[in-house]
Amino acid sequence: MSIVDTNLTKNQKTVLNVLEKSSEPLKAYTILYDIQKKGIKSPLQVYRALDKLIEIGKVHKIESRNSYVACKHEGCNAKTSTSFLICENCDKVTELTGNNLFSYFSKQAEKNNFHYKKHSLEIYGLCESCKLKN
Amino acid sequence: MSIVDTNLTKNQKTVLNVLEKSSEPLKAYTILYDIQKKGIKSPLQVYRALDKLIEIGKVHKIESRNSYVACKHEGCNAKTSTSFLICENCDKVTELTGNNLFSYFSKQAEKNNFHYKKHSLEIYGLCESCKLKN
DNA sequence: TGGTGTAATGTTATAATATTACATTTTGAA
DNA sequence: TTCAAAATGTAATATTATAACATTACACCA
Repeated sequence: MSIVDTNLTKNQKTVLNVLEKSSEPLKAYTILYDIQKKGIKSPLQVYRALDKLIEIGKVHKIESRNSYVACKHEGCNAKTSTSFLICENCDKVTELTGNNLFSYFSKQAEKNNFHYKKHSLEIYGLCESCKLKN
Repeated sequence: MSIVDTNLTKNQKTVLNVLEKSSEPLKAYTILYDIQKKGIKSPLQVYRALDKLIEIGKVHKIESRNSYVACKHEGCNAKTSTSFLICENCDKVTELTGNNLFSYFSKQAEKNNFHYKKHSLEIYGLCESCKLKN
């Protein structure tokens, strides 16, 4: 866990820990079942921890799947915007980072007289290993 | 309504009609309440109609809001992929079209050895009129 | 060191969104 | 006309998320 995590509360740490250990995105209720032994009993406790973790950028939500992933990037700046590659075959998720998506989207928006603030991009297809298999 | 609509069934037409008349995206249960007088009684009837309408490209889902919009583009090719500009102030939604997003995303994906198939892009910010007001 | 305000917590209930299961009807092409 | 596929109707239930409200933890600083 990173230095920043020392600021997290017990529930937040517990939820983040489950997500960091998972190889795939998890749903809120899956997280809940995983940590009931640790004293977290209600959905709200999970959602509140998720809200905070998302706010500080440690966790991102995958909108089209109602799932959550821990961010692997130290000091991820994707506090609000997210960009994912999602494998339709194995559900593996990769975050697109350090890209120029922001400026590209700003331009696209500007063409429509729209002021860009943030975005959610979810690309579906096949990851490398599933591409080879199929 | 377009020629294609003549292929639609009663429920599908009813749901599409509500969406086409709306100036903003609607939620499934909002649609349900709007059309109960027309004999549609259960959520499932709405969801089934939506599924079909989405499949043929007449309706798109806005993932981050669990909302649905009728597509204004005759013969919209966005049967699977969608790109929206969503105003955070007034909730107005504009669909990005005829753009080169497909090729751009394909390239971004390729850099990660990922085979692009489709995407969902939701850009948040301020529409033209809200930009002026604020 | 004790008060104070903010954030976090705990708990119950319920709202909002979406699907399963199964019986029946309509439709359209062979 | 018959048969299969698609659509429908209905009830029940699953899944995802929030409201409401009382309580507790903790950093800050007077």
